[in-house]
Amino acid sequence: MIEQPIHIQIANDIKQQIELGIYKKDSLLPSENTLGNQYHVSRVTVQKALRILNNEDYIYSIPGKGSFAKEAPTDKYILKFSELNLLDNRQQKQKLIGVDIVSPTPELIYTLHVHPQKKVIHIKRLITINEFPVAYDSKYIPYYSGVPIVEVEINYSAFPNLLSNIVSPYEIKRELNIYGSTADDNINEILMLENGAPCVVVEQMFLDTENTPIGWGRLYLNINYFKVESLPKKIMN
Amino acid sequence: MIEQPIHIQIANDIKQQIELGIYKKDSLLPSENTLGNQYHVSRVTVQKALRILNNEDYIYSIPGKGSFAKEAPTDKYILKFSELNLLDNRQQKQKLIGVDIVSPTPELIYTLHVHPQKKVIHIKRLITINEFPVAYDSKYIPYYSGVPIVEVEINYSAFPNLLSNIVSPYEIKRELNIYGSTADDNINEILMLENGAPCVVVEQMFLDTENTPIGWGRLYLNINYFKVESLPKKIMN
DNA sequence: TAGTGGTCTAGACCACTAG
DNA sequence: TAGTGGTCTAGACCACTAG
Repeated sequence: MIEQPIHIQIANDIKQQIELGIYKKDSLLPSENTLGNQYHVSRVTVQKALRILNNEDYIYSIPGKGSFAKEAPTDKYILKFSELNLLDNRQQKQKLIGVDIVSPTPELIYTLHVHPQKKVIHIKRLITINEFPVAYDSKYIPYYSGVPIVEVEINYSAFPNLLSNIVSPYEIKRELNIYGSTADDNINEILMLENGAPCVVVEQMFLDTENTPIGWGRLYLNINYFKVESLPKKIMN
Repeated sequence: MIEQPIHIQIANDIKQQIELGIYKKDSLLPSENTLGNQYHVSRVTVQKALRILNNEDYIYSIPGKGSFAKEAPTDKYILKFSELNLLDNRQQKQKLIGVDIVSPTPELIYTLHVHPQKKVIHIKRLITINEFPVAYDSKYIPYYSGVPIVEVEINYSAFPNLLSNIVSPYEIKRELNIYGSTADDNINEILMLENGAPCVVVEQMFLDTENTPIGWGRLYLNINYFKVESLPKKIMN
């Protein structure tokens, strides 16, 4: 067993104390200077330890006040989802069904926060594996003049890549919402499912750094082709 | 707009260069000292920027060699899953159906990596919302003598908490696997579903720090009660 | 005003890499 | 042997908190 760096040891020590309830939720931890004296290390080393705890959601810090314990984090997983690679299957293809400029429905006015008089781009795509339809993808982008939406791009790009025409891709925030539901009859028809058959819906929201919605939509997935896996949790240090 | 700290600016600058393909996959970045000279900052500040990029999966570093670009990460989401709170519903309850000491099936021998002659603890639970069965949970723990499994605990604890009798909870690694499937007839009966009806399966694997499996199992979920949401991505800095 | 976390510097020692 | 990333220190200035 290799000796861990001191800042990792300190982080683990405090982690354990939070797990054991020695530091309760929202209780004040000793200051960085105090911890430095306790562990006989410099303040920078303490900060490294606290940064790990911060990244892993064990504590939060408020400048001028101090660092506070959170509830020990559990049950969190990192998972990868891309509509262009639902099953890590090379046979997966996407076909553009249509691109329309439409008036927003009340749901779109609410979710995309668009003015009722403005327009919205609607992109409909069918996703197939071995020519069999497995998912129907319906995405919306607020229609700002100057957004270059090229059909070729829509055909071959993942939705987030289209949005990178609007904002830099590393500034896009994504939110995911997956749930079981029954799709509309016409979607069921496209997916060759019986009416009223259950499917899995993947709702995706894309926001810029100022939390302005820049894209939203749903992917309706044949439940037999639904599969997501968690990625190994990174050790942040 | 508040001016960002220098190390964040440097991180964003390098991020952008990776996004734009200026640094390609596995290509060597300038050394920390070189970057420090380029940006006119100390090496520690460069390291802070690179640590962010490391945590966010933009780069990897090899001591003695240097730091290298990865492919720009996309499509990653953090989500929370707990069998004790499938729908954030206070009416959710769990009921212990049974605890058995069983011989491992070939699947269990493989996944839990247990010796075929050893025994395995099998915990079966039913999860209800408003008295309606929504999920059937089947979990396995290798049977080591000295593992205190108390029925009361099983009744009220999440599975990971039971495992914390074996290893410290913050040392448990978790893996998640969610997919659509059809359950066995007897599970469908318990969940009051028609035979052959689709359900969502949540497969969970629990490992200790040395990657030894310490628990595994499946949760079969009525598709109408399936819902997971991503958490806002933390900014690691 | 004393204390807090956030940021940054200059300097040091280390194990490791690759010629 | 020169260069790399990993770790750690002592010291500094800052905006903010809360009495």
